[in-house]
Amino acid sequence: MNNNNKLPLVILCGPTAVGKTKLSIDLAKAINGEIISADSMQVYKYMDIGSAKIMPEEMDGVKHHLIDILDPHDEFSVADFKANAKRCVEEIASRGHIPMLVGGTGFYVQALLYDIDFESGEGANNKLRSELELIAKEKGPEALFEMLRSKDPKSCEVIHMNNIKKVIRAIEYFEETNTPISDHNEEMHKKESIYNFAYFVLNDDREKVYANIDKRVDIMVSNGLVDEVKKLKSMGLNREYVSMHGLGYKEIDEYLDNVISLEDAIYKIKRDTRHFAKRQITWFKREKEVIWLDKPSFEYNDEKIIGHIKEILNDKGIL
RNA sequence: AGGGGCAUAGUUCAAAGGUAGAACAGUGGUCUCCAAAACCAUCGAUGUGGGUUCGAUUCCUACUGCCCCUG
Repeated sequence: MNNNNKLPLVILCGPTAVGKTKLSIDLAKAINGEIISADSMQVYKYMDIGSAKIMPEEMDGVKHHLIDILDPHDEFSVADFKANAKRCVEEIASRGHIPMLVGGTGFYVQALLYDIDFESGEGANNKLRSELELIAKEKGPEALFEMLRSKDPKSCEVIHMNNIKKVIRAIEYFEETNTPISDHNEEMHKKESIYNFAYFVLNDDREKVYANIDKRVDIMVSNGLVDEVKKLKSMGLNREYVSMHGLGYKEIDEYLDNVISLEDAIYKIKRDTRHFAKRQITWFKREKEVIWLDKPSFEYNDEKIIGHIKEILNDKGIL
């Protein structure tokens, strides 16, 4: 398949609080785009403040997808994301609009971009997972790692023993398919994108990103983050739910349960969000074919950034 | 001003007359079904000047800075 037969896809990523949302609206208007959110928290209804979700009045008429599609009691994963997002791209393109994938969850972007296969095996097996978690807890990570080694020694070469989640997933995968997950991963690494894409990553000086995060957390708190979490708790949600693992939610939840002070909760949210931003940047650095948009090189002028993006989209035949 | 205490990594704290440890922060990285998750690695310090000593960051001393008490 040559690029002209592939569906177009414009990707705009970047660390949290770098200014993706604002840029994405201007860009969407400039290129007749519709936005698919690549964000693991904004899929949930009622989680607005802590997830820094775009509000309808900020959308300025630009269509958004995969925001507010789930109740916070529901589970969501990269496999669900991929299936939904793939469908969105097709629908948007069929309307003659340009699909734009915007968000900070690099894993989700990768899954869609390279059409990663999550279908082999039966997917998540929650019973098995909790059994294995118990083993790790009671007998230690070594015991679990030895379990994996007895079935799939190959994957032991690439997974660290302490990374219990990965070890569990590898065991689960082997149980379901009888093949090492490392083979599957190698296979997926070779894939070429199914889209004619341009992958942009918006970035800024590290200190600026961190300062924005600190400021934004303070704003979230003064905008009522605590009340938002109170409401979620009154709906029966707690730290057991995936949705409540989001930054800002688990910490305020602990505050409301009198585990930590509000001051400590805010400190932790800021710190963990900085760590998150750092990991996001590490992720994007490793992705092939990303086009970096460093705000200082554009003198923090969004029009200049959009001009640059449009040039590249023209070159790639996306516009 | 007088008396006392303290001075170790960016921060909070250890230790010791002979290689100065940790936690957190910072930095780099891994990632293919919980990814706002999980995990790995790594940089970095004895306030300044004298003295005692084979050797001082440790003991003595002066200075500087901070804290407490008294006036």
